[in-house]
Amino acid sequence: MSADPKIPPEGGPAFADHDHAQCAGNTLARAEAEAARLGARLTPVRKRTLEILLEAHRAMGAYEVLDRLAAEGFGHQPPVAYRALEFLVEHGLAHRVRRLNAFAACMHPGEDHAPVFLICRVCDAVAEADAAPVRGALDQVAAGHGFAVERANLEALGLCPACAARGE
Amino acid sequence: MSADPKIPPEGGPAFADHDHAQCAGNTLARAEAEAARLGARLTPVRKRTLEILLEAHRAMGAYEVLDRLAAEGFGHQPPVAYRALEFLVEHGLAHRVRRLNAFAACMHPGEDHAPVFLICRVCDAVAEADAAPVRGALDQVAAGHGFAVERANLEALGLCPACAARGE
DNA sequence: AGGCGATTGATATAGTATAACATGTCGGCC
DNA sequence: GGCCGACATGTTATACTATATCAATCGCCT
Repeated sequence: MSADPKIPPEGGPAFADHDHAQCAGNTLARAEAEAARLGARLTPVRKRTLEILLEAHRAMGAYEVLDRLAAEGFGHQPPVAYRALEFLVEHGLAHRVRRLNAFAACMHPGEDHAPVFLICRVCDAVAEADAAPVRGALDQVAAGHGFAVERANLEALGLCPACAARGE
Repeated sequence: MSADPKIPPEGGPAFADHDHAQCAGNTLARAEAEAARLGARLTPVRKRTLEILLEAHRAMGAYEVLDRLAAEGFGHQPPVAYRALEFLVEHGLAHRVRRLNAFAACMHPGEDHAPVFLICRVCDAVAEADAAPVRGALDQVAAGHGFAVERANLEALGLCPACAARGE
């Protein structure tokens, strides 16, 4: 697709060091609360899918997620993964990163947010930033065309701090 | 995907009535000038590909473009279309609309612009709006994360004026 | 003429996503 | 209890999107 060897994003998608286990655990707890609030059923496959995304802490392709699910005794066919992922996206517990044909756990479930994704072109790390200001500008531009924005995919490609520091 | 029968976007992607032939002709002329300025070779396949996008005046899938090219005596294999489209995108003469897995001619070639796409979820019409303000907000948010934006895909999904008026 | 890079074309295959159908599970309701 | 409907899961099959690779050709420069 883009760059070639792809350094594994050990720095993690947030562009900052942190306790992954704790971070993932916190987020999962918040996601469960949010699912309950919405009356959405976080079934085993769905919950496990979300956990996989949280543990990986990066954007994953549907088939990559499927492999993990299959290895754990869930179904082996694409729809298994796509359905779980779609459910998560639909309920704001995960996001779709179109540039990478991939999915990532939402780091701020329930906070009603419009995310922007910052995607490093070198290590593929993905950070979810607050899009409120961006979204504001977007709504205004759209209004000028008589267009009513309902959803937005905002994805920026560039260099993350770590890769920039290594002088890419 | 989204809505089902898809009303053909006869209103055109600019959400406004206008003379398509003239609009396409103007844009093609500007694109040719821009290609010349860049020293980019607008060969027959490439030029025809751009014309097809301009005539259609909407986002088209690569295979849809390929069918048109094949029918006109160019190659019949996917790379033919993908290469031409990639060339156009690379030189700013067309854009890729990831949400639709499609491509659209650039309506403002040479104007060094950061486009936002306004995509109607009912009729799939695509308008290219000026993203300068949006891009500014984005750069600022990204800077807060130490992230340097190089390119951005900004795509909004919603209702175009025509479909909104028809009360969707 | 000869060489070289860019372009085009075909073959083959990889990667992403969904339609359609069958089975199972869990409620509520008679 | 037994039935029913809604939802969830799983499978089969297939559609759609995209790229790697090699061969042939073209344009241009020396």
